[in-house]
Amino acid sequence: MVGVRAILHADLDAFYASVEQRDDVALRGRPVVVGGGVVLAASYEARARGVRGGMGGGQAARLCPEAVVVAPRWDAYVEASARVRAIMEEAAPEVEPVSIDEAYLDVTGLERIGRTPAGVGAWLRRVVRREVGLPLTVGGASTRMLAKIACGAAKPDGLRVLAPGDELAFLRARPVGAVPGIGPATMERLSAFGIATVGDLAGLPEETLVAWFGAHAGGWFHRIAHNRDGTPVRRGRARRSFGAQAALGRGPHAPALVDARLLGLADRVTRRMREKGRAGRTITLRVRFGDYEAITRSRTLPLRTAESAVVLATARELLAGVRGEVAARGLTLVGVAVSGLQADDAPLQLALPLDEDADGTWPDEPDDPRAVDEALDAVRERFGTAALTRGALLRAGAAPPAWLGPADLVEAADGAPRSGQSPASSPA
DNA sequence: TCTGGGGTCCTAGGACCC
DNA sequence: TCTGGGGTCCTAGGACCC
Repeated sequence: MVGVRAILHADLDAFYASVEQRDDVALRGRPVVVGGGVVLAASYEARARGVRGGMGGGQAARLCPEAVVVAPRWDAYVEASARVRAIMEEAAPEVEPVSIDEAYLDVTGLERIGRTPAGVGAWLRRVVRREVGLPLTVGGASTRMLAKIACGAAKPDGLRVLAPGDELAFLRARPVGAVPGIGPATMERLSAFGIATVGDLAGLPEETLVAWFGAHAGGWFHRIAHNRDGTPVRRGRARRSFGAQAALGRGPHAPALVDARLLGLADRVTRRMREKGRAGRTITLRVRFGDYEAITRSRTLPLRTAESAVVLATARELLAGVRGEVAARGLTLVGVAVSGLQADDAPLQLALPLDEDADGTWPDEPDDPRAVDEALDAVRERFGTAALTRGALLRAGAAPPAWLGPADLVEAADGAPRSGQSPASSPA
């Protein structure tokens, strides 16, 4: 059976709530809700009453008035997650964490040393329960996708490892919504063609699926229907973006207060980036209006940055671009994200050439050519940048004057990393 | 369901270059 | 000068996940 893999998906049940119940005997057996304004996690006792993650606190209270609401203790969750991960590392050579409470394990070939997938799964559950005191559900199959579906079917506190001969029957009996990656919108599209289960999908030829849903989606539907998911389990995937956002309530919000939130977000994002030694080129502003419709505006800088002032200045500009919309429709959320992360040794943009106080004029061309250097220094000072690029100036709406030759500007090729030329990002 | 915060990936059009 | 094709980058939005 060359090529057949064995994948486990392990998921801590109601993770935050389980940690709270573990640490406070009085909470055991009772409905527990973690988080105040919004439900971050609900214990299974609370779920039985209809409480769900992401739900507003008020609604949760109506559904389950006797629930105990506790504030999240992030340190405890991070510590528990790290201990569980260490146990997983003992169980399998390849472990891919996907979130604080979830991971994939590749246990292919371990049967040669007497460890079956089901045996590893049972061992994991037993040791996590004994050493960390938390319930863990494990699903197993020959693909990631099916391992995750099996895990979902085994919850809570269960183990379900599919035998190879049972996989297709199990898969095809599931509703399409059970497939990770198929959400409400995709379910709706499939439903319009009379497709409700994975079995319905499997009954259609690939050409039909491609004709209906396009090459990418159609091909993917066909592959999952036949349990062909070759996505490998790999450790240490590099992060692609850093972001932070803040809900504002219905408002109205004074511009100065919005600006203060923006500043706080830029600070938070860039501090996390600097801690990780990362920097990025694309700044994205996210705005949600009073009617809860959300838009994004983004700008790509010539050089990477992890500086709060640069991110803030860019976000302010982007926000100014939608000022009219915000004034008319109100504002309920602002967010800032930085993507376009590059290798750590690429040059950094130290500060953006945006100066709100600048009057938009350049120094006159110096009569004495020797004074050009001085003028350039003045320009650098005005724009507050060490890496003065033509692109940066143009983007800032500050076309360089004719007397400033290309040689006076740092060409983008010197600094701005072009994708495809820079080495792939190393794992964060 | 009167609505948090953190992410990933995909699509599509336009600009620009060769 | 006109026409064409292909590739990359940027921007905006959407879907999905925990």
